[in-house]
Amino acid sequence: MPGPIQSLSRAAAIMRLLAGGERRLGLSEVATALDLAKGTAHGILRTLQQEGFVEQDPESGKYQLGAELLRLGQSYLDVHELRARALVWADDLARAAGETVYLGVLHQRGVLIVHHVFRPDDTRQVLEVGSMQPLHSTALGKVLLAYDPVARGELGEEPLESYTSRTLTGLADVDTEAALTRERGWADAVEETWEGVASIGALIQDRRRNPVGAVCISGPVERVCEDGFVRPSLVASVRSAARAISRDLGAGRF
Amino acid sequence: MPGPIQSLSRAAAIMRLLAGGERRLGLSEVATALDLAKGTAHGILRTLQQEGFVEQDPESGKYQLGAELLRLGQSYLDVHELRARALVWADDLARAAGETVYLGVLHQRGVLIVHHVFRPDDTRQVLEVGSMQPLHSTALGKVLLAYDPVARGELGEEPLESYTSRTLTGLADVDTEAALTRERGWADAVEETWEGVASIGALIQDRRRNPVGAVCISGPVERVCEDGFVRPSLVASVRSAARAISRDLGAGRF
DNA sequence: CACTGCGGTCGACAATGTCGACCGCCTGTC
DNA sequence: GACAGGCGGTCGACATTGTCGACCGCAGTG
Repeated sequence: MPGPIQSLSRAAAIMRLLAGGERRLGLSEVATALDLAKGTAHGILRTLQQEGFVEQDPESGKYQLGAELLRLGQSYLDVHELRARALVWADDLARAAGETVYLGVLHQRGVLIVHHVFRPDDTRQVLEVGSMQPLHSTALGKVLLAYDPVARGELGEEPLESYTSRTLTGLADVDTEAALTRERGWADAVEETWEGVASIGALIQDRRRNPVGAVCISGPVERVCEDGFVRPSLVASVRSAARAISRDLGAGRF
Repeated sequence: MPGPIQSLSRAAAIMRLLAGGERRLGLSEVATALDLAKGTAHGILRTLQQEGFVEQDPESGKYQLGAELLRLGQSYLDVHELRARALVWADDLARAAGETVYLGVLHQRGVLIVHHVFRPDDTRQVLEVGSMQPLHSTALGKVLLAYDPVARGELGEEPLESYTSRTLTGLADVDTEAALTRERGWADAVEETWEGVASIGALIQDRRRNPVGAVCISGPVERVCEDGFVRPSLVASVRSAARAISRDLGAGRF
């Protein structure tokens, strides 16, 4: 494969940098962070700004991400086949389980949330579509680790981050967990990322049985678990929703 | 201003093209649509794919937008100051008015929705954050046209699209409407974009009184209007919410 | 009032992206 | 089943194009 286009890779790096840092960044900060000449960074930023991918605060002259990204991100969701097929099933699952439902796909080193159904009739909740969750400490992530060889590869070398006292941080532990997941066909994560939160997830596959994503329900431990284990009835609901979506994607016809 | 970076502009054009067309596009389609050599288009697409901005269907080889855009779009929302400040007020407005609330900013030739509060306790609704609305036939758009000189400039030359029999398509009509909006301090749009839907909007300004966006409520004509006019009580609610958000942004302190 | 930092510009240079011919593959067709 | 036509993808020569670092004007600061 021939080399990537330098200016494009740099532009992408700049946008990721702007996405990462909480606050707006100045031209010099960007240039030094990515080890670019100021002139070069400026040229790229100017173009990105013209295209709407980056905005400049007229007061401070600092840069932040632009509105065009939001619009394009929305277009991504519109075309997303998995999401489109799963909309109805996710809704049903949320109603049946009475808990929040997430739909996620593997992206880079984590799970990208592409759909989110709020827990029925409850308090204010923030939409998490577009945010990322860790692979090794969430139900969605564990499912993808178990079935998607790419996901396992992404974990790679570095030590896993610990979020609570129950987070599994050893690679061996994660592999054991993946084996268990494959064996029983679903994964759970009880207070491994957020205290008090438990989730149950299952795999979604396409017509050629490739893993394409995962569904999960997520809620307070007290409701999701019983006697220290996740409630079997909820597991059944999640698995049947996952099967339904997979079937809808064409996994059933052959 | 020195010239923009060619490869970046082209990459942006490709992404917009992919966002526009409903279905996935092949390499040759992209190349001919933008009048590029196939090799050139391929180089850009390859880089975009590597960075996650574009994905390729392994079966057909065709291209579509990638997940990274969703993630970056979310980051845009996270940093967005107007949106952050408006969250609570929008919620209150939705509850008080009993209708859907939108928060929009000017983007290109339209209004980009950056926040959306569902109508309280009602049927299934789809989140419209990230989608665009026309300038000349929505309450949000009219507000921006009235107060933002850039918005008026964007309308420019071409004839305005008509969506219903009540859409104002003449530039003169739009200017009259803008003058009216400035005079009374709010805008409405009754069945001008969607049959049966009416909306009421007001301006949000920053600490230096620059227009930065608009809020509106939107709902069925039967509930929003009374005797052929929008209900004064709803107008009052929207205007007070807009003032509250503006104050929160610092417009009040001087 | 120098000084230091900022965002932004400029012009020379060569690295870099671009182009169009070419390749192998698949699909449909006669 | 041979052929044609389309596809996505590659390659290497060429010069266009992006890059670099010195420079500019301005704001804030001691």
